[in-house]
Amino acid sequence: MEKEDFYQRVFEVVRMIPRGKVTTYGAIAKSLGVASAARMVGYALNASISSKELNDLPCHRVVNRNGELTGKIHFGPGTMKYLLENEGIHFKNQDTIDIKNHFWNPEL
DNA sequence: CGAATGACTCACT
DNA sequence: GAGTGAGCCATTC
Repeated sequence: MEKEDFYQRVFEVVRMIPRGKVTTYGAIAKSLGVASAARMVGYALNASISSKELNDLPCHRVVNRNGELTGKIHFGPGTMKYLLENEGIHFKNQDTIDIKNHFWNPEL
């Protein structure tokens, strides 16, 4: 697979996410130049899990626009929440974080 | 190449 | 404000 150009872009942005901060799929997609490709961002992260080489990817810091841990389904139940809490992320609900308080803009 | 799928988002009800 | 439907782009079959 050498056409992972889109994926690599996503990985690169996700890696830039500072510890204790989170971002949204739409924000990442926008920084890639394709604001409407929010679904592709999640798709790329899903592919990253398949590639154990990318285990450095803090995909647990990526949530949907609502702050819900939609990705925990593929990441692993409980794992995503644990990692985020370990970084000081405050959870509003079991699967929802305070996105407004921890949001990080990848375009910066 | 056409059709289906998905870790999303927006608009409408 | 919550629930439902359609749109969106790239990858896979």
